[in-house]
Order: sequence, then structure tokens, then C-alpha cells
Amino acid sequence: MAFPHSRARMSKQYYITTAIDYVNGHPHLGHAYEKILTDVIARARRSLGEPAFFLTGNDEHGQKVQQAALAQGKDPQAYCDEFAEIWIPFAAKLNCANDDFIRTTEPRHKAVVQAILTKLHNEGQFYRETYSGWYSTKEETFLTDKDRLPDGTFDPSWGEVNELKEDNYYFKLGEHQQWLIDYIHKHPDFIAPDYRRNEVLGFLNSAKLEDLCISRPKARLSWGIPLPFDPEFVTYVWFDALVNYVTVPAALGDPVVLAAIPDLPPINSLQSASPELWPADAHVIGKDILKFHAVYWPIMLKAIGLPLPKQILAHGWWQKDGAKISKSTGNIVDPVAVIDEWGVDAFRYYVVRELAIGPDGNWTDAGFQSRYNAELANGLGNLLNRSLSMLQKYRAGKLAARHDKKAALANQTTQLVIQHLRNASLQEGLKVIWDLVTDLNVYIQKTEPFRMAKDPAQATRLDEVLYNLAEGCRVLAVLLWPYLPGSAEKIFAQLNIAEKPDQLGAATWGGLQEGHVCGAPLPLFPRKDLAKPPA
RNA sequence: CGCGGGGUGGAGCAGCCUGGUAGCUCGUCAGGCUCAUAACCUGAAGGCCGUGGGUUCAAAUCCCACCCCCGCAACCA
Repeated sequence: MAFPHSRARMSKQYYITTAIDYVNGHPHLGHAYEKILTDVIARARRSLGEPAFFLTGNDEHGQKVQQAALAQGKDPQAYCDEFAEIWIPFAAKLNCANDDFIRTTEPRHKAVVQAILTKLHNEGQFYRETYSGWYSTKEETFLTDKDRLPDGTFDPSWGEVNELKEDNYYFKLGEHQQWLIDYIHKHPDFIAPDYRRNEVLGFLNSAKLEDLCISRPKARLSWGIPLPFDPEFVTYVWFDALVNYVTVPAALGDPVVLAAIPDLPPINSLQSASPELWPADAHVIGKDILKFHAVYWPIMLKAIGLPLPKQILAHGWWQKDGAKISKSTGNIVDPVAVIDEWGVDAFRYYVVRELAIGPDGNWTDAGFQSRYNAELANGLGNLLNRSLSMLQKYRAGKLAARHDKKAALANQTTQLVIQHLRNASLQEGLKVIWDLVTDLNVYIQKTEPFRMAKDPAQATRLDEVLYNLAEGCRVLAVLLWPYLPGSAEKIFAQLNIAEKPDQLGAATWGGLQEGHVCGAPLPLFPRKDLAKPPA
């Protein structure tokens, strides 16, 4: 698969990742949400003129994958390959411009994981110990006292529970605990939003960290990366999965990562010039895996000798109609179905506009359709439509001299949007953009160009208004590009602008020149009837 | 004493950290406009900000107690 956005630069790129998705099911709303958030941030950086590298991928090892493959009578690798055929196009379906797609069963990843394990093992960061506990063979997991019913027994759903002794390797976390607490205090932006930082600090302050078990006996779980120093074990999935974030930089030859893992054998390096990616600027994750990213991962990196990511950005979860999303009750949102019916930009718009990054959201079909009609169709789409319609009708699409009635407002909007994009305040950015949309709609109402058109004495005034509207739409397209790249390009096409609206520098007022001929209007977001037949 | 999130006009939310006339979107009602995707604009009605205490000149906002809802075990972001 080609990743046309790949690029190699000589200086540190903005590097942003999603969590990698576990391949035991099909993509759902939550996966789509995370990828879109990340894509908007990555596109925003590119639009600001900064090279940005966006990584997403699949987590393919572990017990559930092995079980699922077995249940279907498939080889685990074949099973993962089939899911990759779903997940890679899924990112494209969301119009994500990711630069690479990591799969943890790839040779490049195994090589990096094993090189890191070797290094840490040689440095004495691991120890081997026998664990004894209650083991559910059916669920293939150890149970704790918390899993006991009030009468002291285990729930029958666990099946047969036996006491089991098992050797494993452990990673010493405890000795890094105070260092991590200090680090988080010194870097207040490391975990966002800040209430998540408080949560992590609360966790770190409440008890001594238990050491992390980084292995599973092969007899119990074979589908994993073998420990290089003990072939009887495979790597615990989380240790495996987190490393993905440095795998790709390593594979591309990032000098920072290579310096920390000197024994890494040569893996593929397609780049002629090695990009500088690490440390990541942001890991976008769900709130459920905060502990892995804000506790285990920083400690792993510290032990490896790599700098920490700049920020862990934890988003919330979606509900549907106020209830948890559940496949068994059919309470689901199928992103692909929504995109097929409403368009990818409508989907991207809704999930970003509906909530800030952090709180939980609630998907309702009524809310989605309401935003679609009110904000996309009636707001933005109709503004473009009526503006171009009048320009076409009264001036055959041809613009008169530049006029700056809306210049100050547009430039101010641009500054605010840039600020919000830099802060990953994506929802706020959209709000500010829509303030401009609303203002331009009011502007038409106040100036009534359709009335001026009937009075030849007002011809100049009409030209001025029409210029402001067309230029306002052009600025809007540029501002919208990180969020709604397809729609932004459609606006440019209707304005008859050849370039792409993908550089925020172009949002400066005055881009449209006198004499430029704009195209004819075409509804951006065709309005749909709110009344939907009951399912 | 488990942890976390939340309870703000009919609905969905912001505001709370850094107290000082309660805000947004949708919906409702009335009016205006006609360029436009039956779209757009203006105005109005509607809330004692979960409950009870406390601090304060002043509390949605800070403190204490309590009540209620939702996640933390799945299909998981």
C-alpha cells in the first residue's frame, strides 16, 4: 500500500499517533472518532506549513486474536491479514491522510520489540519470578480476590478455576514511580485534559506500582513476539503494542531512536533521508488506556533511554442515545453506513463539533441530522450557494475590485482558528469558523445585495458585497480544510480556484483578484428531510 | 468508606480551575426578507444552575454532607 503523504525531512517533524486497534472486530464509532481527531490535528499542522507524520495501525497479537483465529479454523496471521484488509481502507474511508499503517506482526515491529527487550534484559531491568494464582482455563486469565463472589467462590462463567503456578518475566516499575510523579508535575501539558492528569497522579500517589509482567508462557499463549532471551515465552501484548510508536521511526531511520537501540538489525528503510520523528508530539488515545500510556509507556521509554512524548491526549467515549454502545443490543453506530449515506465530511464534522476532546459524547441520529441540516446545509452550504448564485446572476461570476469590509473579521477568525488548532481545541475552532459563517449570512441580510441588483445606482456597492462574500467563502474553505478536506476542495472548485485550500497561510484576506471568474453554485451538503421512516 | 464522569430554561450542552447581572445550539412563538439547498435574518417566552448546610459584601462557581444517573466485567476508543 502506498502512502502518498510520506515525506522525508531533515528536521524534527510533528509526529502524532492514534492507539493501534485490536483486530477482534470491525471498526466502530470510537475508532473512527480517534482517527478523525488525529487526522484533523495532523492536517492542521501540515496546513500551518509544518511537516507532520500521522501513524495509525493494528494491534495483532494476543490471546483474543489467537482464540478468534482458532475458532474460525484460521492461521492467526491469515486472520490478521484479513482484518488489515478492512482496517487499512477504513482509515482511507475516513479520509485520513496517515503516512504509515503499522501492524504489530510486521517484521519491522518484531525486530524493534526484540531489540528493546534485549537491551532492557541486558541492563537488568527484568527479573523472572514464579506467580501463583487462580487461573480460569476457559477465559485464559488469572483471577484475583476481586473476582470472587460474596460467598468466596468464582462465578460459573469463569468455568473451572484452578490454582496455578507460572513463571514470568517482570519489568521493574516501582523504582521509576517517584521520577514519573515529578515529571508529570514539571510537565503540566504531558497529560491532557488536566483532569486526566489529576487522575494519573492520584493513581501514582495512592500505591506503589506493581511490577509489570511482560511475558506469557508459550504453552499458554503462542501468538506473540518471542522473548529474545527466552524462547519459552512471548511478549505481553501491551509491551508489544506500545512499542509501535517507536517502531516506525526506527524503521525509517530516525537517528534518535536508532541511537537508543544500537543493536537493532537493519530493517527496511525506504527513505533516502531519515526523518526525525521521535519524540512523538501527541499520542491520541481513549480514556480507558490512559494508564498504559501515562504510566507504563513513559517508564518503558525512560528505561530504554528515549525522550517522552510531548503529550498524551485522552478523549472520551461515545454513547448512543444515552446508553452504552453495545453490539449485543444493536445499539451501534456504523461509521461506514453513515458515511455512505451522508458523506465523510458530515461524519467528520459531527464527531469533532459535538464535543471537546475529553468528555464523553452521545451520538443521536436526530442530533446528527440536526447539525447536518442546520450547520452544514443551511449554514455553510447555503452561504456558498447564495453567494455564488448572486455573483453568477448579477455579474456572470466575475469579481470586481477587492473590497475589505470583512477583511478584519476574517483575519481575526483565522488567527483564532490557528490558535485553537495548535492547542488541539478542535471543537472551539469549528465554533469560531461558524461564527464567520453566521456573520456572512447576516451580512447578506443586512446589505440585501438582491435589492441592490435592481438599482443600477448601487452597482459599485453590489460589487463590493459580492467580493466580500466570495472572498469570505474562500477563507472559510482554507480554515475548514483540516476538518473537512473534501468540502474545502469543493468550495475552491466552485470558486474556480486551481490550488488546493491546504495552506493556512492562504487564509489571509485578499486572495481573490479582480476579474477572477467564479463558477456556478452546487449544493455542498444537499439538504435531507428530517423525517426519517421508522426503522 | 473502591475509582472516575455527570446532575444548569422542553432537549443537548458551555460556564466552575482564576466567585461579581446565567450563556450557546436545537425546539417553540411572533415578525422580517426573498439571493439561496422551503434556506436566511430579527425579536420573545422559558431556568430559584440535584438537595441541605457553610465561607463571603457577593456562590452555578469555593468548602462540607447527602441524594440521583452513568462508566470501570463486554464488542471496546
